[in-house]
Amino acid sequence: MSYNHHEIDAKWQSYWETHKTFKTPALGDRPKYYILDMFPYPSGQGLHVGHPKGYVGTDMIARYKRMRGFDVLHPMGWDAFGLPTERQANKEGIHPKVVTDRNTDTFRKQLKKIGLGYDWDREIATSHKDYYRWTQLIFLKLYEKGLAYQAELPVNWCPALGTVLANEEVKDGVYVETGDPVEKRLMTQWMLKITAYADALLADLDTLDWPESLKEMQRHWIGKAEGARVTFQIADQDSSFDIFTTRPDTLFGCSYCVLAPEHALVPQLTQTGQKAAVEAYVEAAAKQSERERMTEVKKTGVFTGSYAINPVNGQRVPIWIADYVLANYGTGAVFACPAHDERDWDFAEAFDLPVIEVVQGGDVHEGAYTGDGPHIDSEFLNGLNIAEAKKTIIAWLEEHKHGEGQINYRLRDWLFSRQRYWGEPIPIVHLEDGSVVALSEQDLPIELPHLDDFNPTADGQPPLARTGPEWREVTLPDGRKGLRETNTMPQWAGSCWYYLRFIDPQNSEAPWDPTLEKRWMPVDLYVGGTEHATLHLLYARFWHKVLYDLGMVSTKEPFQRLFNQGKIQARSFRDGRGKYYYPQEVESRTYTSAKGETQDQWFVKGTETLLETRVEKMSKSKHNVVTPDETIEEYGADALRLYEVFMGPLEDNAVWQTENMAGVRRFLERVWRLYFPEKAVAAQDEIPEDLDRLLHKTIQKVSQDLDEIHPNTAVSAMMIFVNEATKLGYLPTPMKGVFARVLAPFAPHLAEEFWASLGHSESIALADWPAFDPEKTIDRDIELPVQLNGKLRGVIVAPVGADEATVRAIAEGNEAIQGHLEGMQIVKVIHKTDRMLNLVVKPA
RNA sequence: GCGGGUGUGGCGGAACGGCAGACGCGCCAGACUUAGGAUCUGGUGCCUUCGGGCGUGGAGGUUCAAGUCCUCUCACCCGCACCA
Repeated sequence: MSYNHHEIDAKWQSYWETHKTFKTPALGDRPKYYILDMFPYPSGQGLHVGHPKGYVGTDMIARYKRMRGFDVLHPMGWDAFGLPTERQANKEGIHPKVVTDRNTDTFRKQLKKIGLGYDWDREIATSHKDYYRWTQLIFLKLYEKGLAYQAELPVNWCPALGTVLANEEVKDGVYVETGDPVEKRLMTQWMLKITAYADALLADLDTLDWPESLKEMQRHWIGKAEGARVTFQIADQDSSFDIFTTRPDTLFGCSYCVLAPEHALVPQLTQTGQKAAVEAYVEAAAKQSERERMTEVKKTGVFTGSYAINPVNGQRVPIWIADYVLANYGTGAVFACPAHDERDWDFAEAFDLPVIEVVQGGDVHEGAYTGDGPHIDSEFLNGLNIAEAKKTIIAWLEEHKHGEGQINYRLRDWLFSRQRYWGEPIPIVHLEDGSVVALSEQDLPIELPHLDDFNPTADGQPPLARTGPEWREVTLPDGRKGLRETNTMPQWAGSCWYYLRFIDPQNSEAPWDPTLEKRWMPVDLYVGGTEHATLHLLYARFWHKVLYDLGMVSTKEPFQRLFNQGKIQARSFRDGRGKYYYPQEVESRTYTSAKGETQDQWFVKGTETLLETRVEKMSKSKHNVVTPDETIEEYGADALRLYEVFMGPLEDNAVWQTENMAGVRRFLERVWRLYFPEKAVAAQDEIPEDLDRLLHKTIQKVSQDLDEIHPNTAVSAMMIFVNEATKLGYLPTPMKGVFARVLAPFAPHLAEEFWASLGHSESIALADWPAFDPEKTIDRDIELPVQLNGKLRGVIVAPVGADEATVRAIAEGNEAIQGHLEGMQIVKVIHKTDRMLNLVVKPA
């Protein structure tokens, strides 16, 4: 390896640091470009090569935009509050703050070694009181607007973590991060009324330049359903219940009603004879975990003994309870039309309930028919299709006061409190009289008190209940006394607004200056993984909309354009007993089976131990982690950067193979030799026309690829150019400065070295992006494919822009083509200038 | 089941409806060399009777021309999943 990357990497990283090369002017005359990475959670594991894939991509674009004349805001910080840190601290017997500082130091060091051009003066951490005082302020604003409230409701309780979790954090009955099981518990918790913004969150998705798949995920999560609320009277009782349905047109097909087992009316509806069965069912449903409830395939339920009156025709229908009806969606009760709803059909079949067809088009004895068709046996709906019938029945329900049209959302309010220590204290006081008051802005920050033991208390109270009276007890200015809230905010709180703090990170008077907010918002490009689709990205949009309504921000949406970088995985090796091996412990050998078939197989080096190999997420336990530090040590930061993006499209997943870094390293070596040749080369000033043309094409291609976030093909274009220059034997002197600037966003350390060697004293990061001459991207002569009946028969050389007659004459003079034309007559000629010539022929 | 996406050499991947396989890895050959995991040059989809034929998961279709557009179908990945 001919160039010393250790020396060059260190030299320029220290130059950037001392010269503050990437410092962003708060206000300036140039157009702004705010490009943001999803900031990391600083775990104890440090970074592996998968983490910086997105960071490298944004760094290239940020450097490119800066050279193109933008003021670029490209900051980095830490999502520093959270449970994993608390657990790590517990394990090591040290304080979470110490762990957080140590972890962020590691992360920062690792990021700097990659040569990422962040404005480090803007670094923030959500766990600093200078930051979270503003998180608390936003909470107060939410509270004042009635968007934060306490409620007793069934919540997701995770015993392993000792805390409740939000809906969005639970999937298949387990916590998405750790896989620990979650159970339902009735608890009083802080909630944020995200449902008040359901419609805006849904509608404004259309204005965003986000991947369609991600928008779909949010749309589905919000889950807008248009239908009707219908009131059913209970027979022989002076009471009623409401149901929600999206198919009010099938009310004439109702054969029974179902309430969720948790429904408040269940005790009242249960008739003596059914009491034992109902109570047993309710109890069993309560005990069952979410997971068990979901994996159950057969429908279960119990008849209550009571009947409801169908408002459309006065018929008595039995009321059942069943766990296929969810307590926390709609009204927790449904009317069942087995003929036209699959779930109701399954239930009706299991309990032998009647199936009444009201929409024609299917065979309702075979299964539910959910398609469209004319209504029958439905009085005034007969003959109408679904859409018409819905409209008619809703008008009828409203006229007769039996219900009304209603829109329902799948989205639930956000459970916002956690029974943990390492999070933002909630600025609330519980008074002696049982009432709750919010503290005022002047009281902030409510500092997280130091605790040596930050486990929940023995009687199950949150860790902050361990604090002494000096923190816990509060006397308000008016003399009333109370105790501080001991729940803390979830990890998502800090990341809901960090992109705003980056705009004005040191402001001690306000969370941000409105002038600066107007200057920088919205984020022009936000890059991160898809795993936050219905978590961070939904929560942050919600907060932003509240801030917009409060007049604190000037845009309706925070992240105008979103890009999801793909994940990086790595091969893992495991023997028959499940033991994992490091890549350096294994080897690939050709293995010949008894049948004589050969195939490549992996073995433990020097042994006959056969290994199974899989592509998996990088993880210490699987022995397949590759760190940026080790690859930089061997190949240099620029090679790592190039390989991160050269593996494939930035949005695609990829499998890491350190061996393949040799290719990009070779490319860098070749570039190095063009700038610092081993042997003196004569005639370096002469510019061959072909190479000049190629240079202009390269600038064009690289510019376009960076605009479109295709760094992989940009690298490929630079390789083509360098290969040509290498063939020529030298890079003409006038081109050296130009190509160095093209290379600068990708391999900034080398580019700086080249730039300095050309006599420049300022960083290449601040140089202008080279312009290309469109004239020079056009070839003089081109190779034109000639087809006969659509089949390629030859390639001719023609002047650029040649007309059909010229091209045809050359083609007909071409020996290879002549052969094919023999005995044929040309019936049609298709000529696309500079693209191709197709002669349609038939036997003469 | 519903929604979204992906299928191209030995491998990662390129291709405004117009020369399929750019670029890179790997492999083969050669050059230079105090054999080195260095560098440079050339080659490398498959079959072939050396004319050519066949090739982008599969089957049809549109078109002078299809990896690209349309219909059907198979496989895999991701998200959601009793939301009435």
